[in-house]
Order: sequence, then structure tokens, then C-alpha cells
Amino acid sequence: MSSIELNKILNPEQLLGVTTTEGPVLILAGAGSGKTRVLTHRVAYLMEQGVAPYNIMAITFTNKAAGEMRERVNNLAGHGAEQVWVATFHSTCVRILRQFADRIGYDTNFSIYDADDSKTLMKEVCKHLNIDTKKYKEKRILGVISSAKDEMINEEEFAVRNQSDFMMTTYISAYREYQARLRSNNAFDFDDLILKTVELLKQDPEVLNYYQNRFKYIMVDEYQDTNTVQFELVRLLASSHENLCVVGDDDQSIYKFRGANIYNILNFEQHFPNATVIKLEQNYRSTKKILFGANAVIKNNEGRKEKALWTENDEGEKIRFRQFDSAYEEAEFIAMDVRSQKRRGNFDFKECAVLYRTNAQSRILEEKFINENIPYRIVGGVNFYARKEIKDILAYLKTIDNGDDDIAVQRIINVPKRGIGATSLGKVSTYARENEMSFYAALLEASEISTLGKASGKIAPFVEFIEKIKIKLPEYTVPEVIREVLDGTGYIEELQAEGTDEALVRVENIEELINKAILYQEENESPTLSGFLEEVALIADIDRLDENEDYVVLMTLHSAKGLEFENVYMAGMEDGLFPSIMTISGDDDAELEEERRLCYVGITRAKKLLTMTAAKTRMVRGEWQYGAISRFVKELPSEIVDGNTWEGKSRDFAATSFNEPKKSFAEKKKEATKPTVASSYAAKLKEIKAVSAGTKIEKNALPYGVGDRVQHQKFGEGTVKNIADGGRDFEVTVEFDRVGVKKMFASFAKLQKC
DNA sequence: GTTAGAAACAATCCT
DNA sequence: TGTTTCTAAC
Repeated sequence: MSSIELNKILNPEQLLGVTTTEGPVLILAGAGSGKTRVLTHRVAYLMEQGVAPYNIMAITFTNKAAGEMRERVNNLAGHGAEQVWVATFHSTCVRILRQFADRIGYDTNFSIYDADDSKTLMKEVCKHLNIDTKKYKEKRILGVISSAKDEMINEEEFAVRNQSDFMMTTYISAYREYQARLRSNNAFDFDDLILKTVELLKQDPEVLNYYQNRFKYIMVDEYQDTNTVQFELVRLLASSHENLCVVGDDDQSIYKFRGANIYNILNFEQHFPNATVIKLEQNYRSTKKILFGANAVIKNNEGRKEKALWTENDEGEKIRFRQFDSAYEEAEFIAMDVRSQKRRGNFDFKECAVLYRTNAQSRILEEKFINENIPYRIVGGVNFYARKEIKDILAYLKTIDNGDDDIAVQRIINVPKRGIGATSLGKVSTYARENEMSFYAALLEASEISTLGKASGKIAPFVEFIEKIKIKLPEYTVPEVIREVLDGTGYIEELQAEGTDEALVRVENIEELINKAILYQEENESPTLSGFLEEVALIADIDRLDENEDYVVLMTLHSAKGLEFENVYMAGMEDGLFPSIMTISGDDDAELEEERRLCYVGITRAKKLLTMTAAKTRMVRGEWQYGAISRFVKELPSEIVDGNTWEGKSRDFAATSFNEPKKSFAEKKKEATKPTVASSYAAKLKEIKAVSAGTKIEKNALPYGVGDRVQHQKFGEGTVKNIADGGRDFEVTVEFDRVGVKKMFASFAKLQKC
């Protein structure tokens, strides 16, 4: 692709961003200005200029962004593009550490601890150090440690800096002990992945040299979100060639709370005095009215680089605003409006997104979406991989993979119940500490531990079970290891015996984990257990979104960054909720400005239609809360807003055009179906065997038939009247005891035989 | 050692 | 309101 051709598909600023390959470049890319397009074309352009793909690196924050970039680069650049290093910060560091962690005293098959594991470890630390957790909450201590790590302060440095402050002594010792235990468990927490990589590069010139030579051209996406230690990582890698291109938007900096340092972008030109600065100000995403609203809101912020986004797009519809008496009605309106938009052919479900400030708001929305039988997907809240059943299975895998990981071993030694309680565990722990060995190593010698008595007999079968799998590990695929664990523990059977809705959802989640493992096994050239564990450890909920399926997405405003939707709802636009109470009550303007940037991010997600809603009352933590209309709503110019109740009498939304006409129930149900393949545990096991045998996966059968009694999450029990094959899915007719006859697609209804 | 039920407590947003 | 931790009884 020559620059003449590029000329046609890129505007002059974008073109400059693509072709300015040498030296530091800062691209200030406004929302919807085509930054991904610039980055991907830049990679292709570099390759065309003769740069080896092997020497190009692109770093993002989420796997989703990395995946998209990878796909687009592959399409654009073709052969050799797969050698370009496209990865998130965290997976980049994991890859480096898997290679060289032994140089900083870890084993290369280390575990990665998520927030949950870290908390468990911190509890042990507090207990060991006799820290009063009423006074110093584990979470608080972890927060202090995490912030320190973001600022590149390790435990020694932390001690030095705070030695004169006796209020900090507890934190100092907790940090020390926590790190010591991570080390002996051969584990890194999330922050460590980056901090330890930076330490490795700093203390080992050979390794630094190796990567500096490899990464001759570096690109960083969402640069406004980088924290101090991430900046240092990038700086180290780029310091020999200085071909560093960063792309970001200071107006979309919304991660101060996790250490993002906005000065990384604001002071880029000071860090790199010879930097080229390029501004992308033409927006290709939103209508004029939406963009006008976004600009009007963000201009109330002071600490920002001046820019003026503009667009050639249509004028568009006004931004709708509606206030309701309760959050209940608000949610109902959104669900009905989505339904109505779909019915009128305006938007598919997948073109709609509901954004909110706090995860707690999702529950009531979810309820209404289920009632309306609208397919939806909630992003965030409890991360899929943080669910109990998933973590249990993963803990087994970690135990098999890294026996030094005490947290994993202790998590599952008594799951399912083996009659090994806290007292026995304490004895094993003591023995392990006295003999300076890992917990698992101590378990192997359980019969030698005199204090244990007959409890050692209960430990033996567990250890034998793990050892048996370990021996066979080389011949197993990852899904097979999971199957061994499930078979050997009876985990699924136990859940099925329980029979509650919740237990059955857990079974489904395990099925999804198996699916993930199958996919991993198929798509990787050299699949390993460590590799799989690493992949799932770094997966964020947002990464699981699939654009091919037709569902409405519900998520926080934070999760929405980087995404775009035709039709966007911003729910809960109330002072006290958004902006949140702590930013209003505190007198820190910077915090309010960050909330405003968040609002800006929300508005600019919308392409065609934007609707803001508020509730006068909502239930928060068990008590009713009254909220005035958000100040951000009032910052919108009234001429582009439809339904601005704050300026006069409230308007009845029922009288406006999006009130939907009556429709039959059957039609409604039909619209809310989700075309995926039904699944069952038995079918999943069949898949595992199929994959292991190298054969094709077949379409699954349903675990119930006509005449069977089934259970639905919302509608309760009923009898199956009919099952029709609808191509990719089955359409099931059920007569429910409480709510009558309903037709639904099997994969969406998630019916369980009872 | 396990379990159920009571009491305490919770403060956004996330890799 | 929803979740986690504590307590008491099996």
C-alpha cells in the first residue's frame, strides 16, 4: 500500500500519524476519530517500508482491543503480520517473565494471583503478624500496596520512604510479608507482573538489550490510562530506538483510581522533547447533535488540552432525557424502548447498550430485560473467572501446575468436603513453615507429621489424586485435565444433586470453562496447562463480548470505553450517583472532572441515538435514596435535548413517539430469542472426546424432551409441550404452572430438567 | 468438622 | 439490599 493509496482512505492528520514512523510521536485522538485505523495502518505501513514484523510491538489495555487490532493488522498486512507483537500490558509482561523470571528468583511456571487470591494471602499475612483487621482492613492494606506498586515503589523502597512515619509501620511490615509470601508461593499479583518486569529489565542489561533490539517500533494505545510503572516499562523498551508512538485522549482519562498518571500524556513532549504531536479532531462516529452535547459537557473541565471535535455526519436526533419516579420505572422504560426500537426496525439488540455508573444498577435492569424476554449480556460485576466454581476448578489446575502455590492448594484441599478442617490445615502449615517447604510438599509428607494423627489418612487420597494427574500430564490435553478433575472430584454431580437454580448456573459456568479450554487447545500451536491458566488469569469480562450474537449489552461507563453503539442509554443520571456522592462531597475538583470525563466517554459511545434517564428515588443498600437530576445533564444545551424536565414541567414520556403499540405475547417472545447452540454437560464431555480424537464437533442435543418437567429461572416449573428444530437452535414450547404457555429458544431460556 | 442461621457490615469505577 | 463473618448446635 503506497502513501498515495493511503491518501484516499485517511485524512491528512491520520496520514501523518501513519507515516511519521521515526522518533517519538504523540497522537491526540479525540473520541471516534479513527485511532485504531491509524494504528493498524501504521503497522502495515511499517512492514511495507521493510521493517520486520518481528520488530513491531503494539500494546493495549484489554484483550479485546488487542484481539481486534491483531485481526485488523492481519487483514491489512497479510503475510508475516502474525509476527507483530500485539498484546496487553499484562500479557506482555507475563510473556517476558515466563522467559526470564528465574533471573529475579522466581520459577518460570509461576501463578498469577487475582484480587481474590491476594485478599486470601493478605488475610494470612495479617493473622501471622497479629494485625488488627478491624483497624487495618485487608482491602485497605492491599490498596496501599497496589498504589505503591503503580508508582513503582517496591517493599524496600516503601519502607525507606515511610520509616519516619510510625502510622505506616503496619503497612510496611504487611507489604514485606505479603511480598515474601508471594515469592515463596511462586506467584505474582497483577501489579507485580508489571513492576517485576520493570525490575528485571533494570537489573539485567542482557535481558533489556534483548528486548530493546527486538522492539524497534513501539505503539501504545489508550496512553492516557498508563500509570507510572507502565510508563517506565515503555520508556525502558523504547529508550534505545525511541520510535515510540502513543495514542490517547486526555479527555477520556478515567482511571486515576487505579494509578493512571495523566501527566504521562500531558507531559509527553517534556519527556520526549523531539516529539511530533498530531491531533485527530474529525469524528466519524456520532451525529452532530451528540457531538455537540459531548463538547458542551467536556468544556466545563479545566485541566485539558484544548481541542474541538467536529463531524461531517448528519445532524441526527436530539438527545433524549427522561426522569422517572423510581429506578424500577426507569429500567422498565429502557427495556420497553429497546424492544420498541427493535420492533420498528430501527436497531438490533446488539446495536443497543445500557451504560451506568455502578455495577449495582445492573440488577434491576436485568430483571426487566428478563421480564421482557430481551436477550442481554452483563459485562463486569463478578468477573466470570472470579466465580467460585470456576476458581475452584482453576485452583485444581494451579495445584497440578505449580505445587508451590499454597493459596490454590489450600483452596481446594477440602473442596469437595474431605473432612480436612481448619485444625488439620493449621498443623500442616506449621510443619511446612518449620521445614521451609511449600504447603503441598508438607501434604506429601503428611504421614510424617506427628501432630496430625489419623487426619493424615484423609489427606492421602487427595495427594494421590493430584499426583496421578501430574504423572499423566504430558499426555493430556487441557480439556482432558479438567475432565479428570471433574470426574475425580464429583464436582458436577454434587452441584446437580443440589438441584437449585444457582447450582445449575454453576454447572453451566463450568461448561463454559470447558468450552474455553477446548477453544484454547484448538487454537494454540503448543497448548500447555500454564498457558491456559495464564490466558484465563488475564481475561477481563469485557473480552468475552461477541459481536456476532444479537444481545443488548449492559455495562459500566468504564467498561464502555473504546466501544461504540448505534443506540446508547445512560441510566442513573442523578447527582450522588453520577457524579458519585464522594466526588460531590469532597472538595477536590479533579475528582469531579474525572467524573465529567466519564460522562464524556459515555456520550461519545453513541452513534445515532442517545438517551439519558434518571430516577427520583432508588434503593441503595437497603434504603431509599432521592436523587436530583445530574449536573451533567444540565450541562447539555437545551436546544439539543428532548424532554428537559429540569427547566419546566415534566413531560409524560407516554405521550411521545416511542410509546409502542400493543403486540401479542408470542411475537414478543420470538423477537427476544438468542441464536446459539444449546449445551449440556454430557454433550460437552462428548466434545472433549471429539477434540481429543481430532474429529468435528456435532450439534448438541437438548437434555430434555417433550413431556418432561423443566425449570426456568424466572417462570418456574412447567411441562415441555413441543420442541421444534430452528436451525442453529431449538424452539421450545413450555406450559408453565404459574405463567402459562411460552415459546422460547432453548439456548436463551436455559431450561433445566427437573 | 460441618452447617445453618444470625449479625454485622458495606462506599464507584478495574487489569 | 446483598454479602461476608460469627456463633451455636448438630
